[in-house]
Amino acid sequence: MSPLHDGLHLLEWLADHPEPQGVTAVAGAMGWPKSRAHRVLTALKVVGYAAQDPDRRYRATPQVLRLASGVMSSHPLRALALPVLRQTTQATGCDGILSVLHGDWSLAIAVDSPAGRLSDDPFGLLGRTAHLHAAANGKVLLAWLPLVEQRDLLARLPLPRLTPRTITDRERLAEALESVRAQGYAMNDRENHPDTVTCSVPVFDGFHRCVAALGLSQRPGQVEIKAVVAVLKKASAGLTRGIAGV
Amino acid sequence: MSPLHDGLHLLEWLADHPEPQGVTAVAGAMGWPKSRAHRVLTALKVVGYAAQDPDRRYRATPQVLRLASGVMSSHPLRALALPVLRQTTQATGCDGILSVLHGDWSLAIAVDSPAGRLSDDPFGLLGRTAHLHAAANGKVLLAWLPLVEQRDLLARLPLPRLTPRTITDRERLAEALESVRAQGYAMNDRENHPDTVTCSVPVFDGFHRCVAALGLSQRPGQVEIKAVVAVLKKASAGLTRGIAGV
DNA sequence: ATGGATTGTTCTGTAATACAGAACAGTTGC
DNA sequence: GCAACTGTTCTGTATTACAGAACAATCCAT
Repeated sequence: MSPLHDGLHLLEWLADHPEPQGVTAVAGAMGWPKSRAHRVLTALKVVGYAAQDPDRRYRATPQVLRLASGVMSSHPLRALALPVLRQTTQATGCDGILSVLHGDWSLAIAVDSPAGRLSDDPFGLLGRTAHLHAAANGKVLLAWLPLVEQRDLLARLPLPRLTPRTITDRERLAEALESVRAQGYAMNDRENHPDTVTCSVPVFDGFHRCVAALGLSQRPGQVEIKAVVAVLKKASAGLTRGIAGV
Repeated sequence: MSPLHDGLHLLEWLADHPEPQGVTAVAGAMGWPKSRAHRVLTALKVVGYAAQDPDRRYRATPQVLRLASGVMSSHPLRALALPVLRQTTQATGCDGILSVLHGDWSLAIAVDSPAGRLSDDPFGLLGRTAHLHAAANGKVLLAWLPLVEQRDLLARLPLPRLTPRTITDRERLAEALESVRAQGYAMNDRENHPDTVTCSVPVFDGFHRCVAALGLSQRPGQVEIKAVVAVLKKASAGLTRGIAGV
């Protein structure tokens, strides 16, 4: 559409692909003519966000980190949540993810892995978006949304089947959200990824609005769910207190 | 210039400013007419990278993290360096920063703080650029650059005075780089920031090219320099071995 | 309350450029 | 050496980015 939209769209795609990509591959992936792909790529190269290898293929440069650093350090929730996140991951051995609602997606704004496996590079999860209907954090964000917005989203969201267990029926999703509200936490049992089970609880601000979801992910059957939920509820209460205090 | 350049430039600035900014402030900072600032801001809003508060001011959204996550998880050095970084920060209590040369700047692509003060949010340092002549990592990157490129940069770089101790003379900088090469590490004693002392060592690839600089930062006089350099040299040797092995 | 100043937004005709397709050139593989 | 790819450059047309000014909506002082 607009050059800015093209550029950012392409940059997102490029950043997600570690291997350098040629013009034709880019054009194919974006559904563009080659000339357009070439024009956008050179524009990105000029501003330093993309670079061209000697073999003429393109890749995203680490300059994209410049954009992220400001948001990372300034987001008020992040600063509060990072120590809490570390605490929960160390207590349970699960991966911890803090997500907010962004458009129609659940967006991870802070992540941590238990100390023992830092090399897993939890940063790969940072900034990832997840479908609201298939992720534990997403269900929490939906469940505590103001009713008007919740109805709107429930009617509008596409509900693609990501695994055999994904909820793809709007009525069943609405029921699930009700029970999430009732029990105070959400579960995701291999509905998003065949090998991941996640529990999630809401984090509230001073006006009892849900501003984020705090989740702990594990392989199926690794850790007792009840224990995980207990840790989460305690952490969430602390976070909510911290936010209200500010 | 081009819409893409405008948009990314503005997004960088916006991401660096935690407080939401109005159109006039943006126009002033960018040196643009108000109409142009407004146009670019609405374009960013449409693609979801900026959001408008109820009071009509604009801020960058966490969506910028989407761009960063791919690069962060895919950069081959990062995966290798993160555990090493953690090790060095815990051994010395300093902040650890791994930088690469990007254009005329030293760019931090991986950071860590000692476990005790995770709440400092070391991620604020991630993606930051530093002047090559005033940072320890920058001096290392310069010192081990192929001579042709080094001469070029030395002639072209602006050398702004950031603190009273900054090296602003090209000849003195050239001498400093020689002694950096000779002793195998670089020092930055309050030349970049009045309250920061940094040591840095080069990280080589399999062809003995310097691909990154590994630095440890501290407040002046906190930790013995010799001890820091010893830790750094050991870490760098390990990293260099790891890279060559791949 | 009523002015005056400052904010964000919309409008305008002109000038710049983004656009798709095709022609070109440079590599790779058989 | 030919063929089937690559990436890049060229072209005229249609789109839109552009700066400045007019507009509207808000704030702040008296």
